[in-house]
Amino acid sequence: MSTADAPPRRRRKEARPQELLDAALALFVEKGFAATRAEEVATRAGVSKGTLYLYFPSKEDLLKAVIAQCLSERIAEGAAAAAGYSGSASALLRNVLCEWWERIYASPAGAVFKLVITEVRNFPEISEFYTREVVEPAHHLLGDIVQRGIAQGEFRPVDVSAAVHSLVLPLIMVCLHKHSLGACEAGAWPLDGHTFIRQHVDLVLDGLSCRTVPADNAPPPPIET
Amino acid sequence: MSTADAPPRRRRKEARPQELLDAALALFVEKGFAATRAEEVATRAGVSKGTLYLYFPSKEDLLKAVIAQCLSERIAEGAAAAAGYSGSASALLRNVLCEWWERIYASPAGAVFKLVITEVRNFPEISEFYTREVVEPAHHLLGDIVQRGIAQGEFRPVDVSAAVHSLVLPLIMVCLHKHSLGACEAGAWPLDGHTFIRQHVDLVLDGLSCRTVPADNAPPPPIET
Amino acid sequence: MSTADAPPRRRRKEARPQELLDAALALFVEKGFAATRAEEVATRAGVSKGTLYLYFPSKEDLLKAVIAQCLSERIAEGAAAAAGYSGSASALLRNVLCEWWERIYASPAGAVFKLVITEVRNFPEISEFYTREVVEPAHHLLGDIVQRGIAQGEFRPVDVSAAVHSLVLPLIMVCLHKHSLGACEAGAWPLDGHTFIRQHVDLVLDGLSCRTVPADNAPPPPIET
Amino acid sequence: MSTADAPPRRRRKEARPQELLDAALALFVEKGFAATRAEEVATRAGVSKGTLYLYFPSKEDLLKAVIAQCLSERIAEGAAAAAGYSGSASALLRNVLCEWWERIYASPAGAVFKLVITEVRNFPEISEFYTREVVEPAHHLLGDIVQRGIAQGEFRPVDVSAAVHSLVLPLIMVCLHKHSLGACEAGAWPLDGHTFIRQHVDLVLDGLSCRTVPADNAPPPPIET
DNA sequence: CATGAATGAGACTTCATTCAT
DNA sequence: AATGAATGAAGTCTCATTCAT
Repeated sequence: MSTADAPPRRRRKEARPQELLDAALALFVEKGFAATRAEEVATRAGVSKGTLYLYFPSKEDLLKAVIAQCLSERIAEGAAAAAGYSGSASALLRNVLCEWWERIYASPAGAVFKLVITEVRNFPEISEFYTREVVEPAHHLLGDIVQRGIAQGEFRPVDVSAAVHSLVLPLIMVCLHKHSLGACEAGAWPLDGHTFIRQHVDLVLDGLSCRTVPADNAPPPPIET
Repeated sequence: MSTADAPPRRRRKEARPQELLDAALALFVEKGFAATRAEEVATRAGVSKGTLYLYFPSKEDLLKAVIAQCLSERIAEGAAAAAGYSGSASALLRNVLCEWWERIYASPAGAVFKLVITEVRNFPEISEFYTREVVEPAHHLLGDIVQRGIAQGEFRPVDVSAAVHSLVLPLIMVCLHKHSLGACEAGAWPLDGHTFIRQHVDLVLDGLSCRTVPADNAPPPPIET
Repeated sequence: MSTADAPPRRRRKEARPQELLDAALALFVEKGFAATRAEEVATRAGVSKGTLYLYFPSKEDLLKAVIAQCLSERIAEGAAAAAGYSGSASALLRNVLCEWWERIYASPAGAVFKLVITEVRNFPEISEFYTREVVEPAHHLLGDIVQRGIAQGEFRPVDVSAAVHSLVLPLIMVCLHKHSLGACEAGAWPLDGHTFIRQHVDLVLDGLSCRTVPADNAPPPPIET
Repeated sequence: MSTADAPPRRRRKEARPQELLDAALALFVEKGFAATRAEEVATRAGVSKGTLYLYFPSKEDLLKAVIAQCLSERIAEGAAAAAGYSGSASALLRNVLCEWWERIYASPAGAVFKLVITEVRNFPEISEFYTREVVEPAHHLLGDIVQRGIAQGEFRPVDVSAAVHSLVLPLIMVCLHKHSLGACEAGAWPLDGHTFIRQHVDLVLDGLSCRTVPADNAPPPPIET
């Protein structure tokens, strides 16, 4: 019937905004905001130009909605994820970072980093929102774990903030790579995110850990999980 | 100097292309290629719209010239710099990375990273060029040092490529930050590049190093999921 | 009344076309035909966009219907009104003009003048219709009275057509004012229609009247410059 | 040479704004602001769409410029004209009104009345400007003459403001007619402005004048409802 | 009958590029 | 060589009209 190949008009209404946001995210990340035509977004979402404007008052509002929505989802997840683990600071960081990364990297949300980096200077509202909702919460979450690790003698007394950056920046960089150079056949130069991230986290955690010890009475490293 | 308020005509003529490239780099990085108007570039370079087209056949060519020129300079520098150091692998890496970073970060060239990330997908030629001229040379240079460190027993036998990434990606990320979030007052959240980079390199080098742990009772590093 | 908050369905159905015409008249006069959106008309009439098209095949047809309907009503009234009076030509004119004006000015029909003036050149059918149904009948009606006044020695032998215009144009102008400048707070500059019209008609009738008096000492008409 | 049929680019630059304003006035008056496409204006002025935007930032600004410029010219003229006459109040009014009217009616400026009436409600700034710069000065100018006529016993003691309106409104109405119904072949129904205006002014001045009527046989003016 | 989601032609506006001066 | 007026293709957004529900 009519619902087979031409889905019922009314039914789709609720799904439209999300479909448009998905299409917009993909295109904005691929081509940049300015270089993406509103009609392309509409077409990719399977609707006409006019329909886009039924749901978003302007292309710029669409951009903001894309970012806000993506980040909101991630924020909700992030909080939930962090609560689920326990154990040594090392294990905790490994778990939180790797799992968080796997989720982000695989999902379209990993693309938002590129979008933010690309568009903040044109739309400064993004900056405030992103810093408040993403950067700071994440930084505090990880910073606290590192801090605890230091306090418990598990980590060396390093600069907490720097350590967090050392851990996290490459994860973001890999996401950026996936959506920029990594997306180009020519010259895309292999960087397997999954294995790299694990190695990276291990490497940095190694650098953080108090490995140096009197040979004889090496305290048994707290084994977790 | 004589260039103060009324720069000599002759002098300027030769400098024009460079002035245009500088202006273009700054604006492309700030607003993105698509969102920058050719006339803005001309104005910022102190010439008129028409003059821009005397030197570059199109806006797109200007973009390619900007990237090519910036990278070429860096490449020349990079090779030179690397040759100048000796010592342990650690010391070498520390020197090469920190010095390279200081130079890049301070100079407008640090901006090219953002430009490349932002525009590769629209202009795939960039990808090939950048990979061939920047990524690979740099990766090999650093990879070789790490490799040597491992061979000499200075570093643990880690995945060389991953180690290089762990070392380098944050440096690039800090450059990106400078030209995106870091350039926004609101929400710009402090990240002092200079001190961070040093701490980061130290931390990773620490992770890489064979810190003497009694061979016999070295606890196998617990690696869990 | 029963129509207060939940008007009976059946009742409304028949009233729809009229409600739409009223809404359309008000909006077309306020903003102009081209600047009024079909949906606004529908909304003001309390129905949805689709419903408008159930009653009128297009926006343009709606315009024509608005004008036709308004004028038809006025024509019917006009003829009736004129028949009701007798007396001197002066008295007749005063009565017809003032009463006609009061009715028109107060009613939404006064707005049609603006609509006609605004839209004739885009929709020439209006011109023919308006001239035939409004201008000519009215002109003849008034012209006949003036003519009679002259024949009876009540008025001086003036140009009949010009006299009619002198009488009538300000009345129309006051209607136009009400719906243009008069509707703007800022700059609306007071012009009380009711008292002005009376004074105006009196003044012109005075000019028309044979006040001329003792033939012998007729004051020489002031010749100018 | 090149100047023959293709006028020198640079030369035209100064004339462009005026050419565009003229084209815009004509079209806005003919079709209304909303129904006129920016490109039509450009084409009529002999330039391309883009050029219009070189001189006016938006269609709306063009409208305001059209009105402002037309009125400014008229204001300058008006003041000059009024100063040039002397004689009886009648003669003065006749001269000022007829001459003013001839000038306005013939020139494209007569069209502004239609424009103002048509567009004030969409662009209220017009209202303020028009009232302040045109309505009030003109009204005071004429009002003063009438007032003087009354003071000198030349006119009957009528309501000054009403008298001014009686004199002036038909002049404006004739201008409106010229650009609305009068411009339509079908149904345009003849109204010769030039002769009408003279007759009208004479008629009203007659109504204003103190025609000496012997007190005893003054016919009681029939004033009924 | 009524609704309002969807459409797409068309209007405004921008801007890369050209070219007469 | 340099300028900047002019162009017109292309992009954003609106809105009259349709039609499935």
